Amino acid sequence: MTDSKSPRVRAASAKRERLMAAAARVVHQQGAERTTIADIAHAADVPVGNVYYYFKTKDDLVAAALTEHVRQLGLLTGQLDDLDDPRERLKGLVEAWASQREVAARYGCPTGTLAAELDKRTEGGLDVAAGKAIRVLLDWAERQFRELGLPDPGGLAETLVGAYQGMSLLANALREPDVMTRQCARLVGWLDSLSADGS
Amino acid sequence: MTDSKSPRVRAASAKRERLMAAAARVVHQQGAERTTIADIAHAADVPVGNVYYYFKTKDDLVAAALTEHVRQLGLLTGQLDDLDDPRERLKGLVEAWASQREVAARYGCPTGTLAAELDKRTEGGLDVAAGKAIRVLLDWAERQFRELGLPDPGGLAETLVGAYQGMSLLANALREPDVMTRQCARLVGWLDSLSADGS
DNA sequence: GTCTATAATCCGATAGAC
DNA sequence: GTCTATCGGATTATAGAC
Repeated sequence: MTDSKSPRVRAASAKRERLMAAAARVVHQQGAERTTIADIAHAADVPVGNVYYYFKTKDDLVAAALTEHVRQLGLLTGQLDDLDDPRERLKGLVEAWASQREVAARYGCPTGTLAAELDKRTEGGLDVAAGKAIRVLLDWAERQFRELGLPDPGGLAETLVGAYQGMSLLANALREPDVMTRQCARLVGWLDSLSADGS
Repeated sequence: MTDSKSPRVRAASAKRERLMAAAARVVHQQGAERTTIADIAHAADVPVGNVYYYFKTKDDLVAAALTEHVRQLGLLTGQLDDLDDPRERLKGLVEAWASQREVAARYGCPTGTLAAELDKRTEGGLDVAAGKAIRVLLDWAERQFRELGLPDPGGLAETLVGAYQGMSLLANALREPDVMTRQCARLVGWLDSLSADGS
């Protein structure tokens, strides 16, 4: 039923999606402020002036980049949801972080660095959008901890996600991927040590 | 011997120091990219064009902001060094973080947010300067853990500082100072639980 | 040393031809 | 729908008067 190649609809959408993907990639690498419309247009192989047909403002493009990152996070957690044990899901998440250590050391966590940047603004509402993006991960993690019957699942989720954001920032600032390896190993040990009677 | 008010030398330095302090404050609040020379000049009550007499480029001002934050961190750790027990020094650091929760929730960790922003650049060497700033804190913490005779003091320091960076980012993204309170309490508990025979 | 005026550049956004 | 040309505003940096 959903025609995936109707020329009129898909020609436009294809370009739009290319722009979204390029925005996510380039904004992650260069930061939102230092990225120009021209940078994104070039990366997406779209003429500069044409961008405004798909996105009214630069902020719309940044918001699209945020959405794209949330979407990719959804794909990951969706796969992890197939695992039976919540603890294995959480460990799978940590392993996924460890496997991305090179990217994290170079550019930081996509969502985290973007959130940090957007939180410097008050106008436009991009700052609250960044908060919502972070909360998606936080809520997913909290659900796993709750399913494990652990006390204060919300606090545990904050610790886990915070640890990830922190190690990504350190790895990035020091340009040392090994920080990710070491700290992810610690996190796995921590997850294994948690038992229902308190830690 | 060090004349603190020789007019020729100090008149210049006074303005320079005002610009440094203003740069540290405004850059923390607005971010480096969104802060203009005019913003800093206005905050320091210095005519805009005059800034260039003290700092050749904007990057020089950003570097000065970084130095200022490192200096203030040095003041804090210097006070903590007076405590006898290394564990108490570390707990004192965590308590200092908790006391700054409102600022952290609004603008993030001064050093961390700046490092995340500057790591997006390759030219100018500001990115490695940010790394060095982070390392100052890391090294101080590692010294305390080593003095406690704990295994892998470097890894423990990464965990501690990473936890701080992470909770600051979360508190900032969610605009919730309570994240700082909760996670700092967890950190204190963690510090108390560490014993020399492994954790 | 201090400050003003302005040059030079860059970038987001629009108008309008095709 | 697609693209070019360009406007207008903002910002870094400099030239030069005082």
